[in-house]
Amino acid sequence: MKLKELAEQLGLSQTTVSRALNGYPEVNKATRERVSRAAAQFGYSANVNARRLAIGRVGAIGILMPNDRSERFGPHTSEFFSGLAERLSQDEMDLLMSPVTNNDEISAYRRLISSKRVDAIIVTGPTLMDERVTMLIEEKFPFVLHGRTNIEAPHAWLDIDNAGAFRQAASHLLDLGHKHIAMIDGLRGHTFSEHRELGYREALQGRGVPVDPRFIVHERFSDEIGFREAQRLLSYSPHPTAIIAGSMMTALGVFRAIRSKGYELGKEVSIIAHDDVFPYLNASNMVPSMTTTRSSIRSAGTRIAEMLVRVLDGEPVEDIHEVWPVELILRQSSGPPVSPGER
Amino acid sequence: MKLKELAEQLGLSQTTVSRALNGYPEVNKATRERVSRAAAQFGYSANVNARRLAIGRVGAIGILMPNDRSERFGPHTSEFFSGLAERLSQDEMDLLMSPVTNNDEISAYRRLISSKRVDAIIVTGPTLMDERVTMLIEEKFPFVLHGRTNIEAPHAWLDIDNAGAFRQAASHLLDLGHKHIAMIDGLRGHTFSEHRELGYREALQGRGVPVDPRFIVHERFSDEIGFREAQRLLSYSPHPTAIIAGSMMTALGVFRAIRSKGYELGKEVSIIAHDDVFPYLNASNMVPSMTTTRSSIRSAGTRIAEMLVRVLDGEPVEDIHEVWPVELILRQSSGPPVSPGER
DNA sequence: GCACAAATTCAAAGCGCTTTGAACTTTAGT
DNA sequence: ACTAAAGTTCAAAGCGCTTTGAATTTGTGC
Repeated sequence: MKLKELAEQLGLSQTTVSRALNGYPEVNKATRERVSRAAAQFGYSANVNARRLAIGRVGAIGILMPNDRSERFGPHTSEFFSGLAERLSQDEMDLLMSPVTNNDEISAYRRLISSKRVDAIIVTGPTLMDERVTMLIEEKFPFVLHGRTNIEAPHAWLDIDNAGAFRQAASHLLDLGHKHIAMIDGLRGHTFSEHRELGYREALQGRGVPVDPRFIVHERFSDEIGFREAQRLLSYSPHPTAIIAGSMMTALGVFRAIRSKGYELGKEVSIIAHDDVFPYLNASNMVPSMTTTRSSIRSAGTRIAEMLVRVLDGEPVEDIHEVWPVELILRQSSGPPVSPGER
Repeated sequence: MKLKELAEQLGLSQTTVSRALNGYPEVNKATRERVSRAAAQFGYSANVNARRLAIGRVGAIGILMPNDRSERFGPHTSEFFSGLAERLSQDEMDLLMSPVTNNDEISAYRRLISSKRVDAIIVTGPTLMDERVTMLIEEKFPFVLHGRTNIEAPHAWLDIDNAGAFRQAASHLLDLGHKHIAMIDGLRGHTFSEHRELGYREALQGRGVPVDPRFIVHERFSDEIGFREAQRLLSYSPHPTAIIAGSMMTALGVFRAIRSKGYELGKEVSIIAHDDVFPYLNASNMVPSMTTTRSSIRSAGTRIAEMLVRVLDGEPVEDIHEVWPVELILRQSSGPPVSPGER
């Protein structure tokens, strides 16, 4: 059933029917109801392409999937997407996933824009001077950034307080009496990773604890790397008595490394991990339960979708940015340092 | 730049330019090249909505995200999507993710269809008599199923040999001398879960080993449940000396439970897990490395996208289905049973 | 050179919706 | 009762592309 047929059925013009359905004010209340009822009855629903062609909006948001197996497409992705899609569907917006080909991100973004298949783009995992962001600002193409950059030009973004997360984690460990604290986080260059290191350094320096550069690791997030790096860290003398992990996957590897060295978790070696909140990986149910810095990536997705709508509605982008605080949830994997003899 | 302008620039009609760009045969070779060059030069690219409106195809594939945190949207999702999107982008097809609202799957599918926003749908995680499948067949709406059902009516699907996977795993454990083998898999009702149990039973019964119903667990996939259920299993007497886990997440929990009971992995208690192959969770790097039944869910995504294209091209759906074999990769987490005294 | 077929190109009619600008009704004010 | 204003409805013109059916150009055989 198309608009024309529905209009004929009702003895009305297409104009009126269209307006009734789209909630325009100049339609008589009785007429509107009659139209709605008929639409429901005949199962009418506007052809999206025709509507979008007429309206000049694509009705889709783009997100590029890096094909280099980078951190930007890990296990948190599905959670983030869930959050996004949940909100976008309220406005009948689609989420278009487009893969990056040939490892050329910038030109993939360019292609996505010029193909006119999306109204806006979501950019994730930025570096401090992310060139995708620079490019999108230059092209004046609407986007929201999940994360932050040092780029001055106004743009919309949502980030969590990564520095605060690691600062809190490190401070807590210092409070417990740890003197040798290591961190294993994501790749250098990424804002979140740099900010976390900053927070970590602030905490240590604030207490006059020297920063040992060997104790700062930047690598991809995976259990394997968590394991390997933690093993290395624990082989130093003195070795760290606490490790802060940038992701749950990394933390799993660190858990294993600590155990395989024969140390007791939360005693001889403590661990705090950053948790994006996954339904299938529960920090509180680990053994020992894991102290985490927590921030729901799902909620971030929902919120970013909301910001996107605001951007598309023309709200000035300089007004659209947020930093979310991160909670430190104390559990059993962090405790005062215990030397092996003492237990 | 729009088609009309490009045509004017070239001194050609829209018809010819359109045809040149879309590879129709009735265009002079020289003309076609001239057009292509001009298009590249001006950065012309057809308006997707106009094109789709004219052509009558939406150019998007739909996938519904259950909002009940079910197994259908776990950590494997991003891998599956990657695979899908990679192939779909070759045909300029978008992937549309739509959330299920109000927990009413069927009506969510109905809405997606009647909204005419997708040309076809991908259905995942089916039950044996999945009503979504029945409905889509009835509505004659194109779809490909990731998984299998017992529904007779022809439809396109791709599944892995789940029965074979668990049969192999169980047989291997029996070969090693295990007599008490448990399995922790996904929720009952789901085809993959039922098939796996079938394979498991076949292996045991083939050797005349009795099946203990307490040793068959069907639950959601998560580390937490893996841990809890494995603990329960290990508290029986006699307890299982080997556990087959349906997912890597579950396996992580099982690992912990085995350790927390003080058993040595691969010795007193063995474990084999099914691995969908995640870049961030590597079975071969665990300690001990994990024996797995392996099948790349990413490749499955790519293949399903391919099948989808065939369905849309009108190939008869009864010809479109595949069962993929699953490899058993032997590693250290499975070994002959050792009673605690012996080690 | 000519007739006819083959190869190219074109003008115009959709695809199904939104929206402009005009027309028609009803209401309100005097 | 008459007019201006407000409230409703409508016809028709796009939105930018594909495709039909016709027109034009080029090529072939004699």
